[in-house]
Amino acid sequence: MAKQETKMSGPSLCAACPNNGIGFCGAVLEEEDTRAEWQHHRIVPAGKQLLNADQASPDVHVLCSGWGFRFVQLPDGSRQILNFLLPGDLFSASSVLEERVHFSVKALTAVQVSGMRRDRIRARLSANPAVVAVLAKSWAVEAENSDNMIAALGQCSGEGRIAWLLLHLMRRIAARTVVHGQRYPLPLRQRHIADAVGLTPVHVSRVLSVFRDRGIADLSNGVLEVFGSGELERLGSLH
Amino acid sequence: MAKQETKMSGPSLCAACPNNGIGFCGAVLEEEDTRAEWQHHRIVPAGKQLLNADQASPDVHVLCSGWGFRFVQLPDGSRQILNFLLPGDLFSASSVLEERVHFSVKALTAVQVSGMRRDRIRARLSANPAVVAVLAKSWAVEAENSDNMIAALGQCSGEGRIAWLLLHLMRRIAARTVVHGQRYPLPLRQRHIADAVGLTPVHVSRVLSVFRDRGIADLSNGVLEVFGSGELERLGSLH
DNA sequence: CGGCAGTTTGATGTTACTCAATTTAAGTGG
DNA sequence: CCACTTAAATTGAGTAACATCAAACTGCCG
Repeated sequence: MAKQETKMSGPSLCAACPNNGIGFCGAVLEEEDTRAEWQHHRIVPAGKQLLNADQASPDVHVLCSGWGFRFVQLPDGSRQILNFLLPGDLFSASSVLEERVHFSVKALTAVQVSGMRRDRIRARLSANPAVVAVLAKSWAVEAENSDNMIAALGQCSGEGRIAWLLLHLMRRIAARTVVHGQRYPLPLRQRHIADAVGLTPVHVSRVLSVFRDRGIADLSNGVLEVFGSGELERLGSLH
Repeated sequence: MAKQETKMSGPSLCAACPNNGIGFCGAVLEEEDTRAEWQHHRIVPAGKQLLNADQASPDVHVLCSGWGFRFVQLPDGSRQILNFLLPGDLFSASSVLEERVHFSVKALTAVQVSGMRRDRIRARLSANPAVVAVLAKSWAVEAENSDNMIAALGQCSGEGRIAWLLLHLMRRIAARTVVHGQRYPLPLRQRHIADAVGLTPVHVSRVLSVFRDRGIADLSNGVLEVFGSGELERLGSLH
């Protein structure tokens, strides 16, 4: 498998974490920090739960490498995936200010997670306006993404929802890594797509087959290849 | 029509706005303010657009009385209602830090809207930690509400989604006003429910008929009467 | 009284779910 | 290297949920 090319390669602020030049992690850390005191890294295998709903945690988490997802479990056992986490993502911006959250987080691939103590980050918030700006930005992006997901789930057909999800992930991947030949690494099972867009895995399989047959896109073996991004946008655009 | 009883009746900080003791408006204002300089009120009739998507505004808006809703318009003309706004609600917490938002806002009833200059609020943010706390709180609540809506749209049937919406609105109303005999003022047309939960108005009508026939709840003439809140919770609970 | 927006009801079509069987892919241990 | 196992994906057939279209019916207002 080809080595990932990361798009941004500023000075690595943290030896253990190749991605903290982007997103929140990089903004909070400062050169003079002896970080070991209040920041720690974990490497976690695929499939493991990283955070449990309704449990207080003193840490704010950032995904440094690999993929994860944020979800809620419903009483009937079904699961709604709220969003996917890519390298550089905060689990949730609200976790900076609230120690208890209503969702759980799971590792999709093997991941590297950074945990930073909430009180230290909040101290930084008042001291450093740049940190506030970064937090505000990721907050605004999260809110807009949530609203888009609501619109996709509420107004789009199955094809539309899946097209929207693929486009959304494509854009996020493209913002982080260099993409060659419209091929995007997408380590999702059809079950994850199903739980994200509110369809059954069986139906997801059928829709993806249609996309393949029509020559729009092919998702298999963890790679999404897009042939007609125009067609995909026609199906899954919200604006 | 009976006069609304408001639950919280602290000192009114703003003569024009009966509700700014609750929510954001009250927290930002301070006694010594000569508010007229940077805060203004509008009274707007039902149905009017209060904010247009993608247009910059120097103001942060709070709904002081009446109902409104936040929505996006899709290219095919369909509309997704993202949430309903009740007295005391910020249009959106993110509008405090971003001058351009991706959604529109409309008045559902006649409303009273307060607009406060963003720069003044941001000045308050750095000066007064209590304001930060209030903002953080409404931010966290908004994020949780969005996640709940995603879960409802993704995992629930039509009956479940409508039950969830009714319960959600009941709780929000009960937090603001005293409720007598399980009767909640709900100035929504079935079209609004449809656009919020992603069903057609026709289907909403059928589901509400079912709720009536089963003796669960009756929504008509702008009033929701709940007979079996247990049954409603069984249908529409997410946790 | 007529007009209009909202709601209700019926008939029919489409989308997506369920259940079940089959195929594919990826291990794992002999 | 090959049987055996297991998770994932695919395919088909039948069904349930929801949309669409169209026609009444309601309340309200001028």
